[in-house]
Amino acid sequence: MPKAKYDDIYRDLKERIEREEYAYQSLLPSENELSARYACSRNTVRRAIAQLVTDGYVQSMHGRGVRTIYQPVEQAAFTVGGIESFKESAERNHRTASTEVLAFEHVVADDKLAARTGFEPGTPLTYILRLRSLDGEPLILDHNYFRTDVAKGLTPEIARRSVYDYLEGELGLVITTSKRTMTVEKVAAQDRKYLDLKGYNCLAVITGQTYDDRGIQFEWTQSRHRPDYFRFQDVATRNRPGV
Amino acid sequence: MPKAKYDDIYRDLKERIEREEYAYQSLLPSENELSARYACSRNTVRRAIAQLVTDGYVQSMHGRGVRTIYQPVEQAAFTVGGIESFKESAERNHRTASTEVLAFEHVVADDKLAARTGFEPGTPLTYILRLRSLDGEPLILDHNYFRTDVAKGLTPEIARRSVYDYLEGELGLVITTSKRTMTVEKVAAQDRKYLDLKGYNCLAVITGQTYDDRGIQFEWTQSRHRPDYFRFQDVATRNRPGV
DNA sequence: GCCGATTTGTCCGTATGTATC
DNA sequence: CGATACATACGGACAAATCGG
Repeated sequence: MPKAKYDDIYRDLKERIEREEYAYQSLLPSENELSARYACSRNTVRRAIAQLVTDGYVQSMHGRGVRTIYQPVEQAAFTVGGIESFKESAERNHRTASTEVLAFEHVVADDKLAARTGFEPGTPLTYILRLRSLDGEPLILDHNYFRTDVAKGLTPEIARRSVYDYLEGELGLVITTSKRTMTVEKVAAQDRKYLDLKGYNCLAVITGQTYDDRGIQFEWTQSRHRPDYFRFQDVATRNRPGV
Repeated sequence: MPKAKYDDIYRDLKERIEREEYAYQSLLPSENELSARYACSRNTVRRAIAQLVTDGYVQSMHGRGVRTIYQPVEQAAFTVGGIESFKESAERNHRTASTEVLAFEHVVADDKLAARTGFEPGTPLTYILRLRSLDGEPLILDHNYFRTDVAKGLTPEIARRSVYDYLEGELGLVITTSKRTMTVEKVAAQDRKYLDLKGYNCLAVITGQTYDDRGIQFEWTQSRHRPDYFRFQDVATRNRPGV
């Protein structure tokens, strides 16, 4: 596939910032200098920098330059970031993952389920309930509804390994957008049944819808995390063109 | 200030999508059509659309068009979104806010505090502890450290009203980037003292650093929310140029 | 305070590639 | 296959903010 030049530049700059070649609070080379260095137009450099801004790595200052605001973080817990599967998260957090499939059913969305999940009423769905463990400790209870016609051929065995690997690898599905809501909820009987709650009476809950590259919602998820192993990161920038 | 054309287009499209003039799952007019309609270049239209993509409003499909994936949400709880003050959040959520200042002190960052907050050791800081109530109910306990040399002239009275109004309005500070981490923590004695916890033994905690337009971190915050009035929203998109 | 050099911000027009229909 | 639509990239122009002399 066609490698994008702005993405190469983005990655290169990102890596240099992480290595602290460009230290916290220092300025990057100017856009003109970078466009000379990477042998590209200024627009292409600007695009790479824009990415770094949304990552919270740098900040542009009109007339002054681009300052790095990247500080390495120690992350003790299980950090949730972009779009990734449980398996990918576990690997990124250097933990050993295992999954037990507790339920695997085919259902059709009724009005109530449709309203909750965002699917159209009548949509055929595959429901999966899984218990996720890290380093042998059961920490996350995962509810999933997949559109059966998009996520074709799912089996309990695939659910145990990695649904995302299957969807992307076997079906060629391209996962693009994920809308998520973080809340904290009191534990339910089902949570208590599977998770060792260590005295907590609530859970960190991520509820989300996932879309493929055609803009079709193919998944609704609710992940219920034991609080002590949970961390969600975010960078917000205030857009003010005009003011 | 200079209004940006791409931002006008962005706002116009956004409003049309919210009004469902462009319905969920429908296609926007093509980029060429939009550039003709708004009398601008295709680049400018693309920039507006890129904004809508990061907002989770639309999704571009190579060779096909741009599909809206916006679904209106009912939000019962107190939703946290971009960068905004408690006062702004309260207004957006249509609730009446009040604030009680529980502590207001000047301190200097020692090594431990510096490591926790991201400030340099030795930085003079203003510490503020506030109890936030919505519709008369105490729901949030807010810890703030402000760089004293940036947030000059803070007083308890300003802390009671709105520090952000003061910083932006009086000092002309431009708040730009905010890095946040969401966790769930067990309640501490201090939380219990001020908040009516309704049986919850944990809190939703947002910890964050805020930077001004010069890339200077001027604030460290920890907001401790009673769980039932808390909701955090997020849209993630998977960037895959090249693949 | 002014002026010029530097740097980022906005916008345009064009060309080419690639995916879809 | 051609037409349409989005993706990437270039080069140029001018505006606006900053900084040094």
